[in-house]
Amino acid sequence: MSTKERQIEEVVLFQIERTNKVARQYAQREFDRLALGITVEQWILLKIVEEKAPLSQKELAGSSLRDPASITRTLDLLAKKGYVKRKPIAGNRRQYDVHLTTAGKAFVKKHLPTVKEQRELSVKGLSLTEIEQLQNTLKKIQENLGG
Amino acid sequence: MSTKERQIEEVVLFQIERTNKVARQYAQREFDRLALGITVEQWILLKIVEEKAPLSQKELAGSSLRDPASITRTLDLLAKKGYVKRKPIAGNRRQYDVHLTTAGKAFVKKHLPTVKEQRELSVKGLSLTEIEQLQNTLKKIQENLGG
DNA sequence: TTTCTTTTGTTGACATATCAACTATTGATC
DNA sequence: GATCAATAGTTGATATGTCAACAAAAGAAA
Repeated sequence: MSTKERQIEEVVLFQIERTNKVARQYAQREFDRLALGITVEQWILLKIVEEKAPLSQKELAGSSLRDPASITRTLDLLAKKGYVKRKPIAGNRRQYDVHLTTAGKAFVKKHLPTVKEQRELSVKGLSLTEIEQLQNTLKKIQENLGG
Repeated sequence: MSTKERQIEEVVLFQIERTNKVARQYAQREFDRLALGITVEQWILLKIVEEKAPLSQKELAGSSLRDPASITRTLDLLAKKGYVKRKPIAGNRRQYDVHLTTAGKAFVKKHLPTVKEQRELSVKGLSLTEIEQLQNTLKKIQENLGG
């Protein structure tokens, strides 16, 4: 079977990137409109910490597929805003337990509905089957690429 | 219908972002291993220019969903590598016709097979129906979010 | 225990994403 | 034609993504 020349718009990975961009841009505009004062990337970290705290920065990097350097810097910003804290671990001075502050928990609780609305809007008009199929296909692609 | 609490891993947009990251990281590792000397983002711009040249930077920003500022800087890098040129337009001193140089065309031609292999690997084991379904679903999500 | 290796996190450097401010030019209105 | 508004591109500032170099600490090996 020959490999057809394909316009870049028809390439699956390009469409995935495009969808990701559209979604992030939409979400950030909503965040800005509602004056949340954080970026989408920061929100995702907050949400992961909320779900899995306490966890180390290494675990946070793994969960979010980010570089440890990104985690360090984003946590610095979130700490400056008062939403997260690095707690020293007794008997281990090499890593920290990252967790939400009271203000951080309140912030997530307050704005989770907004984020949920965005999620629901993104899959509006899609059947449950379609959504499950999408998740399955995405996971297969990730596995193909060693993710 | 109530809105269930969902772990972030189960959120469609999170999986799309994750797939995008896995794909970019895989592609960049391959580029580095083969010493292409460019980033994945630069490759995508090159490919768009190859397909649509001559085009303005504004059009390039639209096609790639990037900010004009990103286009300026990435084009500067690609121009320094000798792969693209900004050609003044007769009778219009406000915009440029962006196009590939001879070296740029040769570069794309030389490395396109590598990129195609990556694309094929990414959809390995997926049926044609599955791929089409994925494209359709992604486009619906983009439309839902105004993209 | 002392030395060597690995792990965790930070920092520096560069590319990219984004917004805002700015310049130059073009188009529109008077 | 002169003035004003819109457009194309650039630059600055800040956040993020990534790699490499690094420091401190923990674990392994001698």
